Amino acid sequence: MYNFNEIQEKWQKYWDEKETFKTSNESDKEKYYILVEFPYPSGSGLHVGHVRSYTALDAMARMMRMQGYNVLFPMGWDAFGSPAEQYAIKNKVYPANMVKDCIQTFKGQMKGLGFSFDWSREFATTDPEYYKWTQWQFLKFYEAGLAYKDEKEINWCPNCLTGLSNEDAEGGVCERCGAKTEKKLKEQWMLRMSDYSERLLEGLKETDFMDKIKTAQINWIGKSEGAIVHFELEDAEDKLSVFTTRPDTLYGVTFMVMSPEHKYLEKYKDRIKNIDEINKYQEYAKSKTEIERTDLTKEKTGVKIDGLRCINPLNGESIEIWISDYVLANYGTGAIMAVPAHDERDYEFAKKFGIKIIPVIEGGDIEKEAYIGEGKMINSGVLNGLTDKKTSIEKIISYLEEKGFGEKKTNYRLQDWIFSRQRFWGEPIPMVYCEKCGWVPLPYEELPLILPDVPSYEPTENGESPLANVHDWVNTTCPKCGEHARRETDTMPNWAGSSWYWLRYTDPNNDKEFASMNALKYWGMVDYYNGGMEHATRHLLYARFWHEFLYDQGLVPTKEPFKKRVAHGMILGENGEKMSKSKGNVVNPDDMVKEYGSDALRTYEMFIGDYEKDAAWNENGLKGCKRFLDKVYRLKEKVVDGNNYSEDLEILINQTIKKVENDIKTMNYNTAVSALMILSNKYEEKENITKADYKVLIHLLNPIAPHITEELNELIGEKTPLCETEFPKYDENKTVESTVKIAVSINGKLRATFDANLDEDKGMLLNKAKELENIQRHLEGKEIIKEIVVPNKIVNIVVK
RNA sequence: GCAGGUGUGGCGGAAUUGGCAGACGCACUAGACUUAGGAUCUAGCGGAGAAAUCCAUGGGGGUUCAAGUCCCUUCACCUGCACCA
Repeated sequence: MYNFNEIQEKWQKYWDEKETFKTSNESDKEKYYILVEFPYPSGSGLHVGHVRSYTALDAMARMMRMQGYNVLFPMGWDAFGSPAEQYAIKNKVYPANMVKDCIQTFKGQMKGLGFSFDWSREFATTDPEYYKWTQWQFLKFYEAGLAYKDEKEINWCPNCLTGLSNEDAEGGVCERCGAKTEKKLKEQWMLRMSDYSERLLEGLKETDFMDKIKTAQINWIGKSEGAIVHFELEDAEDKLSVFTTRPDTLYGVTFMVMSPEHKYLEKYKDRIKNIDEINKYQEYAKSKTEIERTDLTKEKTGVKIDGLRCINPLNGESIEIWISDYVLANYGTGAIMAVPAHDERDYEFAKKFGIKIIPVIEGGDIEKEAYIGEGKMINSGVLNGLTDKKTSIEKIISYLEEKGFGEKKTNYRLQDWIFSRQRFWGEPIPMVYCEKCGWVPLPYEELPLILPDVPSYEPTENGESPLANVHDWVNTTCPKCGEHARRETDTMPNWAGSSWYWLRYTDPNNDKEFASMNALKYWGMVDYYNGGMEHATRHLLYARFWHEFLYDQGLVPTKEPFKKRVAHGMILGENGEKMSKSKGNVVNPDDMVKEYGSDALRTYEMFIGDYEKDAAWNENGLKGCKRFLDKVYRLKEKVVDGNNYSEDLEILINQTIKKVENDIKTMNYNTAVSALMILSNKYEEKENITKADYKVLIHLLNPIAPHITEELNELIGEKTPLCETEFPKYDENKTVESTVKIAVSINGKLRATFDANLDEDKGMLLNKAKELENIQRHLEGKEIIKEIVVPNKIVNIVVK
């Protein structure tokens, strides 16, 4: 019937040669910026999952272009990172070569699928012309005091021999290889992301992200309000400060707990009589992995510190101090006040070690469990008698502040971003260390600091980047004093390059700035940003942080980078499981294109189900979509001349235009395809259709199946390709039928239907309903109690 | 434990937001055309029933003339966070 390969090639060539999708930064049209996460160009090629999200946004981009928007729909490559490096280690090849090959493959596949990217704006994060600006921006962070080097206990992957950020070591497991992570003390570059906690939270209000993405970010930032309380140490200068969200229970404190890493343990080691026991516990805590330590089912452990006590500022009582690993070093102050009567964890600890429990809120039974509800305050000095938690908290905080015992405090779970990786394949951090001057930033003129090739890509055993072995490169002179200095050998994390790439697309060839302010202002916020759910608390948070920083520096015009963020569901294997080589359920898009054509694959992936939900692959479904396209092709035989819609199709056509346009904008692609199927089914019932009828069908289908529809458009004698033609418009008045079907029910049960004119009055509808045979039968011998008439919809008669 | 989400035929999924549940597609069944069918066409397709009709949107309860949709309750599964003080 037709050769889809020829059709694809023909139109792909046409778009390439005509530069159909090249976008200008100067236009009278309204701008629209559609962005889909750029892929990591791995060796395995494009995944059918990529095809889903790319087609979805491609359809949106194609439609909006035809509707007169100036659409920016770019593509590039996030090419630094582990897979290329792993491959390089194994095969002893320069990762850049491998990356180049992979990009070629990906790009070929994308073109083969007919995505309308503006290829003139393509770049890779590994291009020196690009990472020059990543380094440049790092220096801006440094200048602003937001990049600092700190010896930190970091998440360490013993397999990859590298440090990981908290986001990359979620659940105590290495994101890359799945190994259990350890804690390791190491000097690391850090970015002060925690300074932006509140802003990142507030900024969400300016966005239109999906709720689950917002919630994930809100949880991750983890804001909690409470107070810092200072407990004086007995016979010592220092105070033991704790963060608590329940300062109202301060009178119920019966012990304190420090994390095993608390600095006072070292500072006061000479005073602590059982220091050996304490050290032993510290060792024990360290030996545990994150998973073991946070295992909620395990029993509480801990050691009482002998020789160090503190004083409750409210009542002057002497309080014992313990150490336990249920208190985390990196949250709050690394120490807590324990109120066993009203906190489950403290209760468990107190029960195990026989510590006294003082209730300060009435309710519950402290013999059985900690009472966490509200109630009347008791044993609580100034708070006695209060029953409202909020009032109690406010009152005690102002009391603490007045006396200098503490202050109101908001805490965030979000930590600073660990920005160093002990890896080769990443952006070099443009810093040098001079014995005399300390850490010195590279002057901006010296950027890019090119990543040199190395003899071996393996990280060293002591956890240094392979760059440390490139002596020519490492040894340099200090930009400040000219003396001998050494370059930083750690590289940036994979997330660096993707933290600003959407800005570069606006002005990709600029060698004076990362993007001109004019270009940034013209394109503004990304209107529609699509990506995976797995990035909700990583890439998306890093990117927002980075962008907000640039905004503070006056380098970008908007506070937030993305207006709307959507996430696509995964394409699962035919067995409903995640596609993986080991499960043997991977579907290669190339094979599908070869067998059914790009348009069929695109159509199927749009039709597969709710865009946001996971969906299992089913090749029969793909066949069905191929059949649909074949049907559309065959309908060409029914076309007769005519510049107007057939009279009996007019309403349906207008309805379909409305539905398809709306569905593509709101990402309800499955129902858009379904509407087009309904329309073509209708066409098929007819002897003939007009050219106008046919053209509207192929035009509406064009964003989803661009090749075959362009071809058909040409075959019916049209000179201008669809992509250069205005998208069909609908007439609202013609989306409603002049007659409607009215349902008639008795006691809410459907008994009959009849046709009525649109907007017929209630009395008429009721009369007509009552005349129906089946209705009369049901009314016989019954008493009518109530009659409800909803115009254009339903008549319901209630009888007894 | 906390937060978010989902639950509708054999399957993927619709349902204009309270108004005819199951659109559209797949699979399946029967038939037509055919040398052939992974093509095409016709008919059927939630369950029970000859039919009238009854039952049916995870379970139970409620509001309403009317509930997949709203409220309460319960169960199951998925995702994220999790000894965060």
